[in-house]
Amino acid sequence: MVMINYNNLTIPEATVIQREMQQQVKTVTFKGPLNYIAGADISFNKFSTTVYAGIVLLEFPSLIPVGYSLVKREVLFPYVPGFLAFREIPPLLDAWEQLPVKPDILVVDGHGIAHPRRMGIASHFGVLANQATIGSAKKKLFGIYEEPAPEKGSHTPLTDKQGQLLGNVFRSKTNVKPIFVSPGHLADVPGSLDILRQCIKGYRLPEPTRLAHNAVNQFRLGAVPEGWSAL
DNA sequence: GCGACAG
DNA sequence: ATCTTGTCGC
Repeated sequence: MVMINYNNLTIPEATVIQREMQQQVKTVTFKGPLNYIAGADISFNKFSTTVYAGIVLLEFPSLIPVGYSLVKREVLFPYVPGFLAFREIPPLLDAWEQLPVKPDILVVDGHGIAHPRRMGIASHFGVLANQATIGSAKKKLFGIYEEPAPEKGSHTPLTDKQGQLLGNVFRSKTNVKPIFVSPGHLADVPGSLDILRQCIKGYRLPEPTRLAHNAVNQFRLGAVPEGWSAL
């Protein structure tokens, strides 16, 4: 079991961990099969240390949800831009461990290598769980890009100041703000975009992320119980 | 010093 | 992230 405690870490210490882990990230073309995909997300009440983490498993390419894993935990590490992983990964790993079936690809709500040290939450999770992951974020954290055309499907590259490709800014829905897609671990930039575009079902957010968000939210509101549940 | 800043 | 009603546009 991957048991970790990121609580009393300082930012300098967390930075050292990111630099070491970055050496383990593998940005390679994902080789199928892709029969199951999953989405991970966190929900919490403002000013509370209690977080509700969840992972929803769905069949691919039908995107039909088949079950979800929900966990309630206490987290002390605060939200600091660039260090989201130290706050959300511990509970997410607990939800991950109680998943009866692991997906071929996990979509994490946040960035992958589109990060100051190329170590966003999706990459961090991928290395720890030795799992192929893709980062899907709603806002930019790091990088430069041109606004993609307003039509659904358009996309522009997200790069660093030196031109290194980090991901794509993807218009998942016409006339709606784009999402930021980047490889987490065991996936590459073009492949991540290709997989994610097959996860769009009429909404701005990809199904794995959208359903995970709905699940943790209902869990936080007491509508569904903790643990694993098949659908 | 100033602006940016995932969830 | 969460809170929260109406309002504007496709």
